[in-house]
Amino acid sequence: MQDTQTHKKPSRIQQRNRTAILEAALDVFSQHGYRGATLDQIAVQAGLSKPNLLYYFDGKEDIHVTLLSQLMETWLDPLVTMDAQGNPVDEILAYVQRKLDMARDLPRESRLFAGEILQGAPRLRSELEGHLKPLFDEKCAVIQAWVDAGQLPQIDPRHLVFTIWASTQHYADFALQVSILTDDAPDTFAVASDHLDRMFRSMLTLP
Amino acid sequence: MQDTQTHKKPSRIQQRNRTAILEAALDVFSQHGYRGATLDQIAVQAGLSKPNLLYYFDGKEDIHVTLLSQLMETWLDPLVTMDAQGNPVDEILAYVQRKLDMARDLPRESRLFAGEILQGAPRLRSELEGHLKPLFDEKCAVIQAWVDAGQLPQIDPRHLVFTIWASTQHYADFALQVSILTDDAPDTFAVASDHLDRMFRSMLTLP
DNA sequence: GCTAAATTTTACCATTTGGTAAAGCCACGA
DNA sequence: TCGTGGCTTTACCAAATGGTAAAATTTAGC
Repeated sequence: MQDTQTHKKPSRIQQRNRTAILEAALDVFSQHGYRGATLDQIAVQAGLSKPNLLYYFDGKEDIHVTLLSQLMETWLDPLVTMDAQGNPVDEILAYVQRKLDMARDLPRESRLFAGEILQGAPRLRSELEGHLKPLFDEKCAVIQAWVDAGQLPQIDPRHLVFTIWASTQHYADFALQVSILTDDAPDTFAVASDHLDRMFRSMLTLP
Repeated sequence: MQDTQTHKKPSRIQQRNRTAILEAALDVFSQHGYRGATLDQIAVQAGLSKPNLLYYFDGKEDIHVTLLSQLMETWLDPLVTMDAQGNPVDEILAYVQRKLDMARDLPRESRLFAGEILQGAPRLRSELEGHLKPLFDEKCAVIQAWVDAGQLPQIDPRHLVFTIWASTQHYADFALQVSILTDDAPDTFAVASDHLDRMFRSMLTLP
């Protein structure tokens, strides 16, 4: 018996292979969804045999949940950074930019997450309720406080955040459509950055 | 041999069963994606046996493409309606509302579409390039003309449309997340409607 | 009511898929 | 150098899946 689950020190080779597997799984799961992904695909992509995969993980589900819980941390980080002490408009606009950067730099992660939610998130619900919800509530309260203090116009903080998520992640989740419709313009993210900054600035600026 | 492909008159029973199959397929494909969906699931949902399915369609792929090409028409309709002769702000805001209505009334269709794009749209590319792209270009030109005429502030029409799509479809595609984060508020769409109207109005109103 | 065509069922099949057992390999400390 | 324990491969398997052949049944037109 080896030691992938219990809390001992993982060997160098274990570290390497588990990382390779999760890398490959990110590729495959984000492209085909949970049910559409196959262990063989993941194994090939990771450069391992299928039984070798299952030496490191207890099964398909195990790989998937490991991936998702690792992702959640990264995913929520830009929101965590939003500071209640800062200038409201600056803080929110900076958050928009961080989210857009993530859509550009981590599109597979964005798509994995999107696909999960899309399919009813049977293996993500608890993460959403346990980690996302409290953070979301906290940051909405911060924004609401800004509104109440007259530092922002009357807006619904929850729907503002939804709109930020939607409009930034769109560039990762719908990248194919975007690239078709913009004729593969190489400056898409630069233009998007400017567009989103203008848009959120105009809606957050007091009249 | 029967007559599902050739262009004769379909019998009443054929009409009914093909409709039932596509209904069921919409459910299953939108929930699990193409590869994750199974013919058995679709058959059960449609109240037919699997071989009976395959009497009406040539295979899984056939069901899928039929569904997608039927959907595309419905999907583009709100954009078609946007009128170059109308008032720019009113036209765009009305388009936003039509898209939001669609997210509320046709969430499965939205998710099917989203899942397709997410997975690289191998069976949708031609539809996107053939139908969506020309319409998109046409309507972007209309918006650009409004901008050039000084009836709208300087905005990038393409990214405006992306933002409209993203922010409205979000309520269908990420419905689960939205419902968790809003504690299942029953008035989500009403609040969203108000929020989006305000947002786009503020960004489209000349300073 | 009869027949021919349309529809549905039954009984399959080949392939793919997630997963396992057990043998083999390999690195490293005693 | 020789075990011993961690790692990898080979050879499988049962279930699920997309699909088919052909018999059985229903429907529609006369």
